Amino acid sequence: MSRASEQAYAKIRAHLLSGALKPSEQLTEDQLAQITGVSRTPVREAVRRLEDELLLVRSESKRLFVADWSRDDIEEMFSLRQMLECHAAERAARRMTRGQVAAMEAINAALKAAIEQPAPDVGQFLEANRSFHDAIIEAAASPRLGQMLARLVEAPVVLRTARTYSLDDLRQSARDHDELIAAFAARDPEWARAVMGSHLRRAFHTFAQTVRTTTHAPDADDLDMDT
Amino acid sequence: MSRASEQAYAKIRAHLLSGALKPSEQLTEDQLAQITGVSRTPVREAVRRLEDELLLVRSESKRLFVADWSRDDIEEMFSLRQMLECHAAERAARRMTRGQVAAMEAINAALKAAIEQPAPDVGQFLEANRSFHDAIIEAAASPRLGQMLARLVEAPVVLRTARTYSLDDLRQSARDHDELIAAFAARDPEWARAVMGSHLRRAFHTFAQTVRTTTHAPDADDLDMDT
DNA sequence: CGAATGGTTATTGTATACAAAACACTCCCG
DNA sequence: CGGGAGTGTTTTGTATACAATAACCATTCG
Repeated sequence: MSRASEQAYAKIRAHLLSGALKPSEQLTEDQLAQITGVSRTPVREAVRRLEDELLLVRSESKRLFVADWSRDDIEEMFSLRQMLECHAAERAARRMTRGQVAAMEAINAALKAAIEQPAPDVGQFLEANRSFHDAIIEAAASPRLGQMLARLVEAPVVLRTARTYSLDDLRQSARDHDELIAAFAARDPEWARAVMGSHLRRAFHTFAQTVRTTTHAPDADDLDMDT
Repeated sequence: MSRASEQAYAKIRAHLLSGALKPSEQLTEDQLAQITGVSRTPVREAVRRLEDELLLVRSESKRLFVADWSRDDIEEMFSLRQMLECHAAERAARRMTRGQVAAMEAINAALKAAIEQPAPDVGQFLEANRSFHDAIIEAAASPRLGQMLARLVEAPVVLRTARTYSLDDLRQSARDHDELIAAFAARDPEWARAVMGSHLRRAFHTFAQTVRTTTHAPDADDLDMDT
């Protein structure tokens, strides 16, 4: 997207995630224009996207509010993501080329390297993790599916703050990825689906556990909800 | 949405479906503004929506084109819709109230009434059918799921033109709905999912068959791809 | 005391003018 | 004859002014 509207999107999003804008608070486009430093036109575009992601909502009469998410919303999102990404894994297993499998092996090697250090590099881990999942979606070759998942993965970043990853979590994740790669190499859709299912479902429970203890949290960026 | 942008959306969409704008043809916002009779601002908004629905696409450098859909695209859409709507049926079965079940019975009664006439009223049938599926999504109480399905159901209207519904198709559809209602009343998620699965899968094959014979077709509106 | 009504303000929606970027073309130079 | 820099043109992106609509508030009448 174009510079200004992209920038507006990023800034508004950051403000939302940082907690500076609280759930159910009313916003105006002017206000957001000031915050982001661009005019209302690109702000409106950014707002559309955020509405689509359900981070912002409008009242019956077009007034703009910060969405507040219930526990049900979160659970729903995880369950949708699981459904979609299992489907993606299945499709990917049918279509993945040897080259793509090799690429995924490389990505997972990088992911392991990020873990197995004196001090595991979580940022690097998350980046590799994201690449891994993106590669699956890519291989699934389903534009709509990709679009839906992108939205689902973008959104939940909201609560993912104070999340701490145990070394065991990270290692288990890497093992899951290994098994997924094996399933892809074997071209076994059922296997791939099953592994992806447990991979994500475990992530959900880990997530639910950490959320139960931490109420809200300020600031942080670009983590992801599956370890 | 606001009057002008909604109107722009509808008109552009109609033009696309009517075949006046051919796949891969380039469009400009000005051109669309002229066609729709509003300024570029609301046109841009409409275009965003149509891009989201993948009826329009942009080149690497933001130029606008009419999307052309491959057979794979169509199949993918059906398979996504099936996955999502089965999930919706399952959720709905867990949550549906007696009142909602009663409402669905009423809708399906109207649907049957539209069929069982000297000359079946297809328009009325489709309207009832749509209400029926909407009621399920409503009962599933999952905003994101609803959003995704809405997009999926809106989009495929593209090819659904010259589709003719046999009386048997329509009756089978009504029977499926009866069974779905039974599953809901029994609060049996697995049952609901299974019925929905076969309901939509059959629709896919019926659809594929009619498409195989008809190449392209002009004009028509607001049908739906499941009978 | 409460509910309807009018005017005032706040907020969103649309049009338009201008800026930036991409494209197509020409013309020059090798 | 071909490649590429430069220039004019088309197309998209942004800002801003204005229009329409909805919320707010006070005032009045039942």
